[in-house]
Amino acid sequence: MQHPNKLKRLPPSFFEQPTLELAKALLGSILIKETNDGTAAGIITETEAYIGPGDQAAHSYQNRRTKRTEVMFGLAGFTYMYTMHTHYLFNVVTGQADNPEAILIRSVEPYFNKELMQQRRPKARNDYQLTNGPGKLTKALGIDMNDYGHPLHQKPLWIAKGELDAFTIASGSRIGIDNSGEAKDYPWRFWIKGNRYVSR
DNA sequence: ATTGGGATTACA
DNA sequence: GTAATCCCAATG
Repeated sequence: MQHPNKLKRLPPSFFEQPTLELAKALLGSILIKETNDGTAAGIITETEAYIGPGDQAAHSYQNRRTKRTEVMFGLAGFTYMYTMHTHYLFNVVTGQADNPEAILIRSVEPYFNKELMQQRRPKARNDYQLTNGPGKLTKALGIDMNDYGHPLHQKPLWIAKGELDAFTIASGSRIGIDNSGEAKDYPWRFWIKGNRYVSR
């Protein structure tokens, strides 16, 4: 393990690959957030792709463009945040300008400063409960609505190249979208096979 | 397996 | 105002 500041940041060009490719490429990468309380980081272990106009499960379905979905129509590599009840969910915007696509980060494996994460999530009884869900990891890492629209190649919120050895990628249908017609069966959820820190 | 919580945004 | 939402944690 290294201090997050020493890890190699992923450049804007990294985010320009096709959304489904990027969803897989992000697995194993390291998500880092620096706050006044300290810096915390996690290895991305689970992602879900949401692909624009034709994806009934996406907020940008049929090019629905509102104040909330606005960043999705911009360039890749920016942060799309939205709230779900009391939780903040973190997404990476992908696709060209005017292609409203994004990747939801569903879980991470604690990498740096687990103590701070535990402090932010006092109810977690073990280290996988710290970050094995989309609302959990944002809380553990200290990501909130202030990060909406933030470019992911610079502080205080960025993604770095991972250091995992080769691993197998598993895929399946996405979660929490039962009301999304046939889109609910698209195998657009990806995770690191065998990793303990995935949701469900 | 089911349900209460109580944020935020969109649309009438 | 009211309905809807890419969830979480505590219950039976």
